Amino acid sequence: MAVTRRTSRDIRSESRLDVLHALLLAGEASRGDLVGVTGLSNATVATVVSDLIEGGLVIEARRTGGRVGRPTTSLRLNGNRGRIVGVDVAETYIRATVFDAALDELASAEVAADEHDDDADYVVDRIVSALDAAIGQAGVARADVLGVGISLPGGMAGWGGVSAVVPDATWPHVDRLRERIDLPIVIDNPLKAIATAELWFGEGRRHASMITINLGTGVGAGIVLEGTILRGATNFAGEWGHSLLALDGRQCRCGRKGCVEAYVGASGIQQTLAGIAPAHPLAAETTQREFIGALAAALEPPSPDPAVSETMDLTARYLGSAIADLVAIVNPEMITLTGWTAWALGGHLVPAVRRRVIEESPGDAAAGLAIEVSTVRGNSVATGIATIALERFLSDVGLVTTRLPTAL
Amino acid sequence: MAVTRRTSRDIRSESRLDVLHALLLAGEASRGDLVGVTGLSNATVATVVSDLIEGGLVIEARRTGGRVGRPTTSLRLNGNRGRIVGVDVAETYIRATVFDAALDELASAEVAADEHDDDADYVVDRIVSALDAAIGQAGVARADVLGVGISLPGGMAGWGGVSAVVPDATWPHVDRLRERIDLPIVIDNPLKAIATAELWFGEGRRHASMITINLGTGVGAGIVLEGTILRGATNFAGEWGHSLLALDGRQCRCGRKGCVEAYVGASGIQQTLAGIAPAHPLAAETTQREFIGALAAALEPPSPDPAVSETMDLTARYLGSAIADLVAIVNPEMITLTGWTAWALGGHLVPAVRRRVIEESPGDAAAGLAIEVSTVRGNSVATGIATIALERFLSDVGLVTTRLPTAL
DNA sequence: TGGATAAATCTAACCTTTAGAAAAACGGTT
DNA sequence: AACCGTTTTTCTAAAGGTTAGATTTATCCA
Repeated sequence: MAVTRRTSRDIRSESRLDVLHALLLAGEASRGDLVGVTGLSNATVATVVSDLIEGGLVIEARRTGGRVGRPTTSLRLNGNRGRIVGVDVAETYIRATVFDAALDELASAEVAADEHDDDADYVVDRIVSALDAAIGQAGVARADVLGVGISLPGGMAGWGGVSAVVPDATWPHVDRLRERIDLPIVIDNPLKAIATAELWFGEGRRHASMITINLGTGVGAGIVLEGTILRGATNFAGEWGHSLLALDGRQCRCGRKGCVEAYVGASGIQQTLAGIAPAHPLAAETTQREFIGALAAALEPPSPDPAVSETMDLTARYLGSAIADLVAIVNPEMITLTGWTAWALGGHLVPAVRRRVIEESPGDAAAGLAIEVSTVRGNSVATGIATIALERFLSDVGLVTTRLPTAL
Repeated sequence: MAVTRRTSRDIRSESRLDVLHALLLAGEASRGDLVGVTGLSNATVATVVSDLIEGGLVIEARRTGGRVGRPTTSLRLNGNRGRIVGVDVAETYIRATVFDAALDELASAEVAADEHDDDADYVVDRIVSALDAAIGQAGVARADVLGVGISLPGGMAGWGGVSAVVPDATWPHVDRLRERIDLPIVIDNPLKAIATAELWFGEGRRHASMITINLGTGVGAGIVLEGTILRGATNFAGEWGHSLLALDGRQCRCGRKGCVEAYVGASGIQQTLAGIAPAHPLAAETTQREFIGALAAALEPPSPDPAVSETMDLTARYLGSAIADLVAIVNPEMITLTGWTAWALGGHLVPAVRRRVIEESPGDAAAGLAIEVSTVRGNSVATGIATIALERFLSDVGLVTTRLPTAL
């Protein structure tokens, strides 16, 4: 596939996204504020805003009379334009979250999922019931739902061996899902979701390049370059969890040996602990999220568990080395950590990881690199996949013309 | 650093580059041909071409009277517009190559360099003498030289520990180099050079994403995404040679342990051979390029050396696994191999590497992936760095306005 | 009622692109 | 020698985009 040509229409499309994004971040802003934030001229902002008002996405909120002079009319996103739902299908749970059109969270519902049940019918059922529960809880009419984003942990294993996120090789059950849900659907994978979340709510647009790392059952990286998500040829970009940390190392659930995930994924961390203290009670914990939560608790003063501390040190080394590889290859300006492992253990891990990355990265590649726990609010997978659904809606309405290469 | 805004001028700039590139590839083409190749309208092509003719870069070559109708005026790059020199500073040699403005090679000169002498004065001297020799041999007046591109293997070690390619942290001796040469100079690193070469003479523009891998003393990857070179925050992107293949593995010259380079760099391959057959005569060869050449010779039928064959198998496994990591993270459409190791051994390595990559890449990431020896003519580092110098010249003349983020 | 002032809008200029009409250049035919 | 058909190249008009700067609008205050 060759590179696509850019036309002046794309510029307008980007201007619209810029304005929307600025409004989303600011909550409320005048046209003049938007000029300052976006760097666009006041004329452009005016026309873009009137497009958005016409599309019902933006409303004039109120007039703030200053001391003197014409009062400011502040603008904000029109949350009542409709509802967006994001569904985070994880290995251990399925959670559906309802947002308004300003991407403020309204309600959410979670159903447990059997980690070992790959049956498509089962998964489709669970997705539908989580979705229905969330919509019901939010008290939203189905007709108000502008779009549903579903994040499927594609790429690896299961699901009949067929990835759900490859644009060409469709997951064979998408049609059934679409039929059952009967709303506009977008499917993508969690890495693209967290990258999108970072682009709208986090560090994505403040840096020319950034990577957000997802730490949970699985491990992966959302790569954002020049404000664009790196998807790669088959939407597999960022599957860093299945890059090598150690040749012929630990067995990974993907079949390969020595993957990053086998060391810093939740069960990898447990394996590390078991290596240090085989008889440690936490080494036998069967629920991954319980295990990670217990680790965090065991580190609290006044008496941090020494085996757990050692586990954290080793995990930080593994993670630091693996991140250094990412730095060597992509050399980003900033890295954020997200996912439930990061939320629970991030504070303990970040300083050691940072040291290790600087030590291990080639030359000065990590010189100005910032590494932080992500500031994206809430569950960044759900937020991100909902944002992708919103982008898709904007595109359907014609407010955005840039091709959005989402999967399905 | 935030993302920069695109204006309509950038579009014109890109159109000019597109036309130039099409002309470079075709050698000779009419305006109509260019319309077909670039996808631009005939009006745009006409204005762009007249800009380029005015700038002296393109000339109307001749009129080819067809059977009937207005005869075609074919256009081509004006080689006589001036000369460009590319200097490939490698660990073991320094080679300067003179090109005309159509990037056809005119002459080149090589001087040996001591692999272990890092002294800046020494290196500057060698660069200057290679440059002078090449210019002399080509019989070119200094005033005709539009620019000199110098590729320095920055990033790693040596050179007083300061990287030459970090835009901000200047190599302390650049000023001296500039003073001695007294011509417009651009400095960049070889990975960016081979990526540029691939963009102008190879597969770069035919694919939305591609990676070109440099195999020589050092090892690295030039990453091309959407027709743009990935540079990263500090121009270190692509230093994949110093990403991990094996945690705590072989000692690498960069100080880290287990880098890819320590396994598939020239001396890494030698180490692999020594591991298989410690007493093998080639294991004692002291010149890297001789060693690689001898390996290729030893594989020729009718009696391929079994120890060398085994070395190749193992090297292909290492290289395949390392490339699979790149595929997991970037997921490119195509990968090319370049550098003298690839030219000598590529034919033997590629099939096994390809198998290994498909086996080791996550999911279907490598499904449609092509892996080939690069088709870029000649030394792609010299060609690429010269092309960067030409781009810089175009920018100075005002024909290209897109910021070209070269180092110095 | 009439300033002073700040925000929002309008205007004109300039940039790009494309589609399609018009012009140019030539061989062959009358 | 004049004309015609054909093909390539150039020109023209329309549509979109952007910006800087002038103009209008809306309010408070004297």
